[in-house]
Amino acid sequence: MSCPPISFYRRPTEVVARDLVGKKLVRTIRENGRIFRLAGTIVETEAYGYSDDPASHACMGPTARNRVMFGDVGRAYVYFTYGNHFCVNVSARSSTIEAGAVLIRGLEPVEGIEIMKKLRPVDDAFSLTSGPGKLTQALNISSALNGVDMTNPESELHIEFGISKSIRIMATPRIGITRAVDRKWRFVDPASPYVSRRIQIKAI
DNA sequence: CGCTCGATATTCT
DNA sequence: GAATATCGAGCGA
Repeated sequence: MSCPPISFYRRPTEVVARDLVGKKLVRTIRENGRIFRLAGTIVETEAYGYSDDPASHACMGPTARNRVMFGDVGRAYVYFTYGNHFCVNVSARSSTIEAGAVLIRGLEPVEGIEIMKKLRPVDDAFSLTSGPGKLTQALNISSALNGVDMTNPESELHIEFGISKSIRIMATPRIGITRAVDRKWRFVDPASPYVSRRIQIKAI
């Protein structure tokens, strides 16, 4: 399976966020000469912009943490938050904007599910990858992967075209933020149970 | 089920 | 020093 090319990510961030729903996030782990594939279909994303978006890490300009949002598109922006969790984004923006990224908030597990369960032992199957901090744990994603090329199938973390099926995609306000809360830059597959905080969908 | 609250480290003021 | 693109335990209904 091939990867969406760089040009896919060189479009308005919210358009990329919408189109990433249904694609596949793939984590390959090389260990003792063997290769494990952990993968899931993306079911929930959020777009984060530049200076016009007060909720974005990039709104005050480049810093050591957010520099990937200002660099080449199609790269992994991984950051640590709340003292406990990693979150993974893909840098994406049109050529007229200086920064932007898409947060991946939910996955439907497809490959390597038994390994995911070892990396993240939970009783409830839906709690495996239904949240930005959960899926990074299940796929063993940390800041070591910050900046990797997500358009390269050789990368330890990349994005592939998903199964070609038409799915309904719904736009809602972003969650877990305190600023620009009215902007509908969260995109979900409402049919998937692997969406974080499902109650937020019904409220729209 | 749904809500409140505390943990915990990095980042920025 | 304050805030944070979160999670899970604990509680009440």
